[in-house]
Amino acid sequence: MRIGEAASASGVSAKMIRHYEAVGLLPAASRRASGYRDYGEAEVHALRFIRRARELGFSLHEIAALLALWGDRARASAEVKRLALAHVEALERKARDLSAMAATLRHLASTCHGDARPECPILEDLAGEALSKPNALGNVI
Amino acid sequence: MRIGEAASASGVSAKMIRHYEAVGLLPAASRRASGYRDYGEAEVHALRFIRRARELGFSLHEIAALLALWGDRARASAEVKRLALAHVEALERKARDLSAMAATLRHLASTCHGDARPECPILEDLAGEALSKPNALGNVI
DNA sequence: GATGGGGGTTCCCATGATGGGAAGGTCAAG
DNA sequence: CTTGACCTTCCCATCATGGGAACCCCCATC
Repeated sequence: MRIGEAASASGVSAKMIRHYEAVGLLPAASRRASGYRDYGEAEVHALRFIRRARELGFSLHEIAALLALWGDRARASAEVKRLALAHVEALERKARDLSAMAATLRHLASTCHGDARPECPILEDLAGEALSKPNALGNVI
Repeated sequence: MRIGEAASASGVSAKMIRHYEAVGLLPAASRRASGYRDYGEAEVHALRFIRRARELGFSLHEIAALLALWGDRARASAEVKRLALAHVEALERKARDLSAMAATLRHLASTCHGDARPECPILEDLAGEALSKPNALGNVI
Protein backbone atom coordinates (compact mmCIF):
# COMPACT_ATOMS: atom_id res chain seq x y z
CA MET A 1 0.00 0.00 0.00
CA ARG A 2 1.38 3.41 -0.94
CA ILE A 3 1.15 6.39 1.37
CA GLY A 4 -2.00 7.79 -0.22
CA GLU A 5 -3.87 4.55 0.28
CA ALA A 6 -2.62 4.27 3.85
CA ALA A 7 -3.79 7.85 4.34
CA SER A 8 -7.35 7.20 3.19
CA ALA A 9 -7.44 3.87 5.02
CA SER A 10 -6.39 5.48 8.28
CA GLY A 11 -7.83 8.97 8.06
CA VAL A 12 -4.39 10.49 8.56
CA SER A 13 -3.12 12.72 5.76
CA ALA A 14 -0.08 11.61 3.79
CA LYS A 15 1.61 14.78 4.91
CA MET A 16 1.11 13.87 8.54
CA ILE A 17 2.17 10.26 8.04
CA ARG A 18 5.52 11.50 6.76
CA HIS A 19 5.67 13.96 9.63
CA TYR A 20 5.01 11.27 12.24
CA GLU A 21 7.82 9.25 10.73
CA ALA A 22 10.13 12.27 10.68
CA VAL A 23 9.60 13.04 14.36
CA GLY A 24 10.08 9.43 15.36
CA LEU A 25 6.50 8.63 16.31
CA LEU A 26 6.54 5.87 13.71
CA PRO A 27 9.48 3.74 12.57
CA ALA A 28 10.74 4.46 9.07
CA ALA A 29 8.45 2.81 6.56
CA SER A 30 9.91 0.20 4.24
CA ARG A 31 10.50 1.41 0.70
CA ARG A 32 9.78 -0.04 -2.69
CA ALA A 33 12.44 -0.10 -5.35
CA SER A 34 11.01 3.20 -6.58
CA GLY A 35 11.62 4.86 -3.25
CA TYR A 36 7.91 4.95 -2.45
CA ARG A 37 6.95 4.16 1.15
CA ASP A 38 5.15 0.85 1.53
CA TYR A 39 2.55 0.16 4.20
CA GLY A 40 0.72 -2.89 5.48
CA GLU A 41 -2.23 -3.44 7.79
CA ALA A 42 -0.11 -3.09 10.91
CA GLU A 43 1.02 0.40 9.93
CA VAL A 44 -2.53 1.46 9.10
CA HIS A 45 -3.62 0.12 12.46
CA ALA A 46 -0.99 2.24 14.20
CA LEU A 47 -2.08 5.26 12.19
CA ARG A 48 -5.69 4.77 13.27
CA PHE A 49 -4.47 4.49 16.84
CA ILE A 50 -2.70 7.80 16.48
CA ARG A 51 -5.71 9.46 14.88
CA ARG A 52 -8.03 8.30 17.63
CA ALA A 53 -5.60 9.49 20.29
CA ARG A 54 -5.35 12.87 18.58
CA GLU A 55 -9.13 13.10 18.55
CA LEU A 56 -8.97 12.62 22.30
CA GLY A 57 -6.53 15.50 22.54
CA PHE A 58 -3.35 13.60 23.31
CA SER A 59 -0.15 15.30 22.19
CA LEU A 60 2.24 13.47 19.90
CA HIS A 61 4.56 13.14 22.88
CA GLU A 62 1.86 11.42 24.91
CA ILE A 63 0.92 9.29 21.94
CA ALA A 64 4.49 8.07 21.67
CA ALA A 65 4.18 6.79 25.24
CA LEU A 66 0.80 5.20 24.50
CA LEU A 67 2.15 3.51 21.40
CA ALA A 68 5.03 2.09 23.40
CA LEU A 69 2.59 0.73 25.98
CA TRP A 70 0.35 -0.59 23.22
CA GLY A 71 3.23 -2.58 21.84
CA ASP A 72 4.40 -3.81 25.24
CA ARG A 73 2.67 -7.06 26.11
CA ALA A 74 4.00 -6.90 29.64
CA ARG A 75 2.65 -3.42 30.29
CA ALA A 76 0.69 -2.63 33.42
CA SER A 77 -2.69 -1.10 32.67
CA ALA A 78 -2.06 1.17 35.66
CA GLU A 79 0.46 3.10 33.61
CA VAL A 80 -1.98 3.64 30.76
CA LYS A 81 -4.70 4.70 33.16
CA ARG A 82 -2.34 7.11 34.86
CA LEU A 83 -1.47 8.77 31.56
CA ALA A 84 -5.11 8.92 30.54
CA LEU A 85 -6.28 10.46 33.81
CA ALA A 86 -3.47 13.00 33.82
CA HIS A 87 -4.59 13.99 30.36
CA VAL A 88 -8.21 14.18 31.49
CA GLU A 89 -7.17 16.58 34.24
CA ALA A 90 -5.38 18.78 31.73
CA LEU A 91 -8.36 18.77 29.39
CA GLU A 92 -10.76 19.62 32.17
CA ARG A 93 -8.52 22.43 33.36
CA LYS A 94 -8.37 23.93 29.87
CA ALA A 95 -12.11 23.55 29.46
CA ARG A 96 -12.70 25.31 32.77
CA ASP A 97 -10.35 28.13 31.78
CA LEU A 98 -12.14 28.63 28.50
CA SER A 99 -15.55 28.50 30.15
CA ALA A 100 -14.46 31.07 32.68
CA MET A 101 -13.24 33.38 29.93
CA ALA A 102 -16.49 32.91 28.06
CA ALA A 103 -18.61 33.60 31.13
CA THR A 104 -16.68 36.75 32.01
CA LEU A 105 -16.90 38.06 28.50
CA ARG A 106 -20.53 37.11 28.06
CA HIS A 107 -21.40 38.99 31.23
CA LEU A 108 -19.39 41.94 30.03
CA ALA A 109 -21.17 41.89 26.68
CA SER A 110 -24.54 41.74 28.42
CA THR A 111 -23.83 45.13 29.97
CA CYS A 112 -23.14 46.65 26.56
CA HIS A 113 -26.06 48.24 24.74
CA GLY A 114 -24.74 47.17 21.38
CA ASP A 115 -26.22 50.05 19.45
CA ALA A 116 -24.86 53.01 17.52
CA ARG A 117 -23.62 54.81 20.63
CA PRO A 118 -19.91 54.67 21.45
CA GLU A 119 -20.28 53.89 25.16
CA CYS A 120 -19.09 50.35 25.67
CA PRO A 121 -18.42 48.60 28.98
CA ILE A 122 -16.49 45.92 27.15
CA LEU A 123 -13.83 48.35 26.01
CA GLU A 124 -13.91 50.07 29.38
CA ASP A 125 -13.14 46.81 31.10
CA LEU A 126 -10.33 46.01 28.71
CA ALA A 127 -8.90 49.46 29.25
CA GLY A 128 -9.13 49.00 33.00
CA GLU A 129 -11.28 52.08 33.35
CA ALA A 130 -14.32 50.44 34.85
CA LEU A 131 -13.66 51.63 38.38
CA SER A 132 -13.18 55.23 37.37
CA LYS A 133 -16.84 55.61 36.50
CA PRO A 134 -19.24 56.21 39.39
CA ASN A 135 -21.92 54.11 37.70
CA ALA A 136 -19.72 51.09 37.34
CA LEU A 137 -20.73 48.34 39.71
CA GLY A 138 -17.56 46.34 39.44
CA ASN A 139 -14.99 44.98 37.06
CA VAL A 140 -15.93 41.36 36.90
CA ILE A 141 -18.77 40.26 39.12
CA MET B 1 10.12 54.80 30.52
CA ARG B 2 12.27 52.07 29.04
CA ILE B 3 10.81 48.79 27.85
CA GLY B 4 11.56 46.92 31.07
CA GLU B 5 9.66 49.45 33.14
CA ALA B 6 6.78 49.45 30.67
CA ALA B 7 6.84 45.67 30.93
CA SER B 8 6.52 45.58 34.70
CA ALA B 9 4.00 48.42 34.66
CA SER B 10 1.79 46.61 32.18
CA GLY B 11 2.37 42.97 32.97
CA VAL B 12 3.45 42.31 29.37
CA SER B 13 6.97 40.95 28.91
CA ALA B 14 9.52 43.12 27.11
CA LYS B 15 9.86 40.33 24.60
CA MET B 16 6.17 40.47 23.81
CA ILE B 17 6.09 44.27 23.67
CA ARG B 18 8.69 44.14 20.90
CA HIS B 19 6.75 41.36 19.25
CA TYR B 20 3.49 43.33 19.30
CA GLU B 21 5.31 46.22 17.68
CA ALA B 22 6.89 43.93 15.08
CA VAL B 23 3.55 42.45 14.01
CA GLY B 24 1.90 45.86 13.83
CA LEU B 25 -0.37 45.56 16.83
CA LEU B 26 1.33 48.63 18.30
CA PRO B 27 2.83 51.59 16.44
CA ALA B 28 6.61 51.80 16.50
CA ALA B 29 7.70 53.21 19.86
CA SER B 30 9.66 56.43 19.89
CA ARG B 31 13.36 56.01 20.51
CA ARG B 32 15.87 57.75 22.71
CA ALA B 33 19.20 58.91 21.33
CA SER B 34 20.63 55.60 22.53
CA GLY B 35 18.19 53.63 20.40
CA TYR B 36 16.23 52.46 23.44
CA ARG B 37 12.45 52.41 23.06
CA ASP B 38 10.67 55.04 25.12
CA TYR B 39 7.20 54.62 26.58
CA GLY B 40 4.65 56.86 28.27
CA GLU B 41 1.43 56.26 30.15
CA ALA B 42 -0.60 55.95 26.95
CA GLU B 43 1.53 53.09 25.72
CA VAL B 44 1.35 51.30 29.05
CA HIS B 45 -2.40 51.75 28.97
CA ALA B 46 -2.57 50.11 25.57
CA LEU B 47 -0.36 47.27 26.81
CA ARG B 48 -2.67 46.65 29.74
CA PHE B 49 -5.58 46.64 27.31
CA ILE B 50 -3.83 43.98 25.27
CA ARG B 51 -2.98 41.92 28.31
CA ARG B 52 -6.55 41.97 29.55
CA ALA B 53 -7.83 41.01 26.12
CA ARG B 54 -5.34 38.14 25.97
CA GLU B 55 -6.55 36.96 29.37
CA LEU B 56 -10.02 36.81 27.84
CA GLY B 57 -8.67 34.67 25.05
CA PHE B 58 -8.79 37.16 22.20
CA SER B 59 -6.27 36.54 19.43
CA LEU B 60 -3.84 39.29 18.47
CA HIS B 61 -5.85 39.70 15.29
CA GLU B 62 -9.03 40.30 17.25
CA ILE B 63 -7.19 42.59 19.62
CA ALA B 64 -6.05 44.71 16.70
CA ALA B 65 -9.70 45.25 15.84
CA LEU B 66 -10.58 46.01 19.46
CA LEU B 67 -7.72 48.50 19.74
CA ALA B 68 -8.93 50.26 16.61
CA LEU B 69 -12.44 50.47 18.06
CA TRP B 70 -11.03 51.63 21.38
CA GLY B 71 -9.31 54.51 19.65
CA ASP B 72 -12.31 55.41 17.52
CA ARG B 73 -14.49 57.91 19.32
CA ALA B 74 -17.21 57.51 16.72
CA ARG B 75 -17.37 53.72 17.10
CA ALA B 76 -20.65 51.94 17.50
CA SER B 77 -20.74 49.73 20.59
CA ALA B 78 -22.67 47.23 18.45
CA GLU B 79 -19.48 46.39 16.62
CA VAL B 80 -17.59 45.74 19.83
CA LYS B 81 -20.42 43.63 21.18
CA ARG B 82 -20.56 41.65 17.96
CA LEU B 83 -16.84 40.86 18.17
CA ALA B 84 -17.11 39.94 21.82
CA LEU B 85 -20.07 37.62 21.34
CA ALA B 86 -18.50 35.93 18.34
CA HIS B 87 -15.48 35.29 20.52
CA VAL B 88 -17.68 33.97 23.32
CA GLU B 89 -19.19 31.49 20.89
CA ALA B 90 -15.76 30.31 19.83
CA LEU B 91 -14.62 29.94 23.44
CA GLU B 92 -17.73 28.00 24.38
CA ARG B 93 -17.32 25.72 21.40
CA LYS B 94 -13.71 24.96 22.34
CA ALA B 95 -14.68 24.40 25.94
CA ARG B 96 -17.41 21.97 24.87
CA ASP B 97 -14.98 20.11 22.64
CA LEU B 98 -12.47 19.75 25.42
CA SER B 99 -15.13 18.68 27.90
CA ALA B 100 -16.38 16.07 25.48
CA MET B 101 -12.87 14.70 25.05
CA ALA B 102 -12.37 14.65 28.79
CA ALA B 103 -15.69 12.88 29.39
CA THR B 104 -15.03 10.23 26.77
CA LEU B 105 -11.58 9.57 28.09
CA ARG B 106 -12.66 9.60 31.72
CA HIS B 107 -15.33 7.05 30.96
CA LEU B 108 -12.80 4.96 29.11
CA ALA B 109 -10.38 5.17 32.03
CA SER B 110 -13.13 4.16 34.43
CA THR B 111 -13.41 0.85 32.60
CA CYS B 112 -9.70 0.18 33.04
CA HIS B 113 -8.64 -1.76 36.12
CA GLY B 114 -5.43 0.20 36.42
CA ASP B 115 -3.43 -2.58 38.02
CA ALA B 116 -0.46 -4.69 37.01
CA ARG B 117 -2.41 -6.65 34.40
CA PRO B 118 -1.92 -5.76 30.74
CA GLU B 119 -5.62 -5.76 29.78
CA CYS B 120 -6.57 -2.16 29.09
CA PRO B 121 -9.80 -0.94 27.49
CA ILE B 122 -8.19 2.44 26.90
CA LEU B 123 -5.63 0.99 24.52
CA GLU B 124 -8.27 -1.25 23.00
CA ASP B 125 -10.41 1.74 22.19
CA LEU B 126 -7.50 3.65 20.72
CA ALA B 127 -6.61 0.63 18.64
CA GLY B 128 -10.22 0.39 17.45
CA GLU B 129 -10.56 -3.14 18.77
CA ALA B 130 -13.37 -2.53 21.21
CA LEU B 131 -16.05 -4.07 19.04
CA SER B 132 -14.13 -7.23 18.46
CA LYS B 133 -14.56 -8.31 22.07
CA PRO B 134 -17.90 -9.90 22.99
CA ASN B 135 -17.82 -8.26 26.42
CA ALA B 136 -17.47 -4.77 25.05
CA LEU B 137 -20.63 -2.76 25.46
CA GLY B 138 -19.73 -0.08 23.00
CA ASN B 139 -17.00 2.18 21.82
CA VAL B 140 -17.90 5.42 23.49
CA ILE B 141 -20.60 5.46 26.16
C1' DG C 1 7.33 4.59 -28.14
C1' DA C 2 5.75 8.99 -26.53
C1' DT C 3 2.79 11.40 -23.57
C1' DG C 4 -0.23 12.70 -19.86
C1' DG C 5 -1.92 12.46 -15.41
C1' DG C 6 -2.01 11.11 -10.89
C1' DG C 7 0.68 9.31 -7.85
C1' DG C 8 5.15 9.71 -5.04
C1' DT C 9 9.76 12.15 -3.05
C1' DT C 10 12.31 15.97 -0.45
C1' DC C 11 12.72 20.56 1.14
C1' DC C 12 11.26 25.11 2.55
C1' DC C 13 7.88 28.10 4.53
C1' DA C 14 3.72 29.55 7.26
C1' DT C 15 0.58 29.48 11.00
C1' DG C 16 0.05 31.87 16.57
C1' DA C 17 1.88 33.34 20.83
C1' DT C 18 5.57 32.91 23.46
C1' DG C 19 10.16 32.24 25.08
C1' DG C 20 15.45 31.27 25.09
C1' DG C 21 19.72 32.81 24.02
C1' DA C 22 23.76 34.99 21.60
C1' DA C 23 26.42 39.05 20.27
C1' DG C 24 26.94 43.54 21.05
C1' DG C 25 25.62 48.65 22.53
C1' DT C 26 24.34 52.01 26.63
C1' DC C 27 24.21 53.90 30.99
C1' DA C 28 24.75 54.75 35.90
C1' DA C 29 27.10 53.72 40.07
C1' DG C 30 31.25 52.46 42.28
C1' DC D 1 37.50 52.68 34.03
C1' DT D 2 35.08 48.76 35.25
C1' DT D 3 31.00 46.31 36.42
C1' DG D 4 26.48 45.00 36.01
C1' DA D 5 21.93 45.82 34.64
C1' DC D 6 19.67 47.10 30.94
C1' DC D 7 18.84 47.60 26.02
C1' DT D 8 19.29 46.34 20.78
C1' DT D 9 18.65 42.90 16.79
C1' DC D 10 18.57 38.32 15.06
C1' DC D 11 17.95 33.40 15.05
C1' DC D 12 15.82 29.37 16.84
C1' DA D 13 12.29 26.42 19.30
C1' DT D 14 7.78 25.13 20.57
C1' DC D 15 3.19 22.15 18.55
C1' DA D 16 0.47 20.13 14.82
C1' DT D 17 -0.70 20.99 10.46
C1' DG D 18 -0.79 22.43 5.74
C1' DG D 19 0.78 24.73 1.18
C1' DG D 20 3.63 24.60 -2.50
C1' DA D 21 7.82 23.96 -5.53
C1' DA D 22 10.83 21.00 -8.07
C1' DC D 23 11.47 16.71 -9.33
C1' DC D 24 10.72 11.38 -9.96
C1' DC D 25 7.67 6.98 -11.04
C1' DC D 26 4.28 4.29 -12.94
C1' DC D 27 0.56 3.05 -15.82
C1' DA D 28 -2.80 3.67 -19.41
C1' DT D 29 -3.85 5.47 -23.66
C1' DC D 30 -2.93 7.26 -28.37
